[in-house]
Amino acid sequence: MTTANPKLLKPYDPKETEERIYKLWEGSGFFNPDNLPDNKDGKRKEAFTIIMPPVNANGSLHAGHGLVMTIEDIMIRYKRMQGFKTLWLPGLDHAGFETQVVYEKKLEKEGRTRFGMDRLELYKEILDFTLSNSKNIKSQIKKMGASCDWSREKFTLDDSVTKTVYQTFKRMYDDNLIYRGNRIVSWCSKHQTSFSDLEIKDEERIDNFYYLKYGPFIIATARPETKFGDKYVVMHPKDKRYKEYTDGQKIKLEWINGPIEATIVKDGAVDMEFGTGVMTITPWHDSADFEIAERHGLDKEQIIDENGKLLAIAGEFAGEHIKKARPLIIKKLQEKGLVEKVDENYKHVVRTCYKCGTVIEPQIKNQWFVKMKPLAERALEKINVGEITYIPEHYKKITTYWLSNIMDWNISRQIVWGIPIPAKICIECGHGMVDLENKINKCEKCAGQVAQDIDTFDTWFSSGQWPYVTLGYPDEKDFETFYPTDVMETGGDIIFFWVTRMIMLGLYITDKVPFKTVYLHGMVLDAKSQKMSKSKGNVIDPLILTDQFGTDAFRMGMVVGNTSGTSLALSPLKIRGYKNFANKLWNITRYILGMENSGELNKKLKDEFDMLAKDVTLDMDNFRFYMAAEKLYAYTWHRLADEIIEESKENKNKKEYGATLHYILENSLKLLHPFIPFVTEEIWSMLPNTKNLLIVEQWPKYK
RNA sequence: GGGCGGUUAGCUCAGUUGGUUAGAGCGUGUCUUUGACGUAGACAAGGCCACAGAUUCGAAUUCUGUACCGCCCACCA
Repeated sequence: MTTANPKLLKPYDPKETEERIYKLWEGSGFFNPDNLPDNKDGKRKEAFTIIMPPVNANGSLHAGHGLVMTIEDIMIRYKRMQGFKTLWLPGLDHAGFETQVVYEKKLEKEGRTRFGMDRLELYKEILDFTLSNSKNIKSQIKKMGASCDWSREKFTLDDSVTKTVYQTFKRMYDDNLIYRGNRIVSWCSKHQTSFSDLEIKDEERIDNFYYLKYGPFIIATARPETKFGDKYVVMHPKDKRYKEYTDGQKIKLEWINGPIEATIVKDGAVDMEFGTGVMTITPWHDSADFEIAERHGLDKEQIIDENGKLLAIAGEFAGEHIKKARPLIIKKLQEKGLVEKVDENYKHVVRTCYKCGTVIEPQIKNQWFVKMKPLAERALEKINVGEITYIPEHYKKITTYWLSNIMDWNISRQIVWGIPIPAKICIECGHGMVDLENKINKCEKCAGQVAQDIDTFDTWFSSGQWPYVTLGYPDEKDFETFYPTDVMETGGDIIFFWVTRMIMLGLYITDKVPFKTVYLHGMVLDAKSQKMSKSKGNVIDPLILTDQFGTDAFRMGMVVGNTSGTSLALSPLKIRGYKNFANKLWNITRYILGMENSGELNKKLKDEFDMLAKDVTLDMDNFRFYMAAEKLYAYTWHRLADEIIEESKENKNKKEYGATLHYILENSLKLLHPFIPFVTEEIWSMLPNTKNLLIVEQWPKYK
């Protein structure tokens, strides 16, 4: 009997192993594609690239990140073993608005507020906060076993990043794809910033629906507080009920604060079936009304200020918050006999801020917008011809639908935390001019005085350029080798925010799709398939699980039973089961290393194993990681341990099994390595005659 | 209002192009201190595959409809 490593006499101890092994890998330099050893066929020529979705540096790693790190690391390790020049490029995200919200909550706890704070000082505080989080996050990513190239790490506020983002901004401006304009935007009065349409959450509510007398008409509204300035009454041109009224006709009527003159407008946007078929419009605070006003060249008046309070036009209600003003206004209207009836059961959709739930108040604002249609058309074309594969496939449909109905993208944010917009704004006429060199000092339109734009970019405008920015575009070195990247693996929830915008911007700047495959994972839920949330108290910290059961066990738990696109229920019991698996493998090793590696290979057992290897390889190539993992688990435990090893015991001449079991063990370790890298690497080091690290061993190939 | 997923064992989920008796893990029960491992082994119980139709020699798998759960999209004031 040969003597196995004495370590094997004790149960497998992930705590003792993982940090040491990770350092071994890091020290080897193999995370960096430039340092990878040649493979059997010579130099590594073909690249395989994954750009890691930059992790928000505003907290700590959550279960979703655990899933990202696991799946991407599996792909990378698999391809690395197959001889590809593999690059997994890690990054951190300043995450603009998201982080600012987190920081504002922190300020609130300290009894402070961002309003009134010096902008630079606030920026510096959040930067410090982010940088100190970054360290923490990075060590957590390493705990997950991520074999990413830290030498190429990027942060979304790195100079090289902002430089490229600025160049893109300028180029788009010159190409007429970016314009500054007074357009209606979604405004959150709590956070004091505008949003794009994606930061809005629709919420179904039941409210009162008021039928008001407006001269000879009855108009219906859920928002009487916006009605002060309504001086246009709109109806469908084909509505026979109102054929006596003509477009542009003036009528006099009594309104909230006295007599007014209203103008009749005929517009096809009015739904004859809805309400009375007549409505008044508030172009400053409603996007549909805004469109009608634009079509007919109507006046637009602001009624509500940026804090949600009524302006002077509201007369006696001026200065009142809209929430408080509504019942007061209705009371007054009732006293004046202008309320026809009230429907108390009106079900409708209210748009709210996705962070704080504050009702969004549309406002007309002078902001930077990206003209999306030309960008979307190009993306659609490429997606439709199949240049990008979606896994699961139905995300393709979702994407093309969104692209076909795309709206212009407001990229200005009135927050401090982000990349400053390199532009000058004319104080007099509001004209905006892109100014990368800080050279413009008077308005190119009216020669008026200009001021620096104090807004920042929507964080997705910069992260939307992530694949080519991180590869150093336009510098050719890495860009040539690694772009287009191979797989973009991320959560299905940011398919529009991020994935689709990367496609559009990537095509615009580089003429190529930024990635060939989009792999979208689902959400990680708690053991009962409930969404994790702090308020529910069911948040599972991945680091507690890795600490308790080992990273390998955690990774197996993230993969097995997890198909792309569908959500995953994470239960500590499941993870515990895979801790046992690591230990099982450990003990299998102990048994096998107790045997001489000699004798003939048993052809039947070898063929059986090779079939498995082939099968698993096929699963890996088709992104069926859950299946590969499960097959390996089942084979290792229930075939190899329960049957083959048991048979070898009964057989008095163990030698017959020696070579075969060594063969199976050695190759099983290779197949298992992408999933459970730590324990396999540790065992690998104990095998006789192993020189290389397992991380760069050749993946088994069979015909 | 439109669209997309899902519904399989007590729980969490697989089931790759339709093909014997529908699988796994966890949990449950009984037994086993065998010299790799008790973080184990052996055995077992447990499912009209949501429901109703259709196609087929054959359907958990394809089609149609229904119900329920979840998600996304939408400017009916």
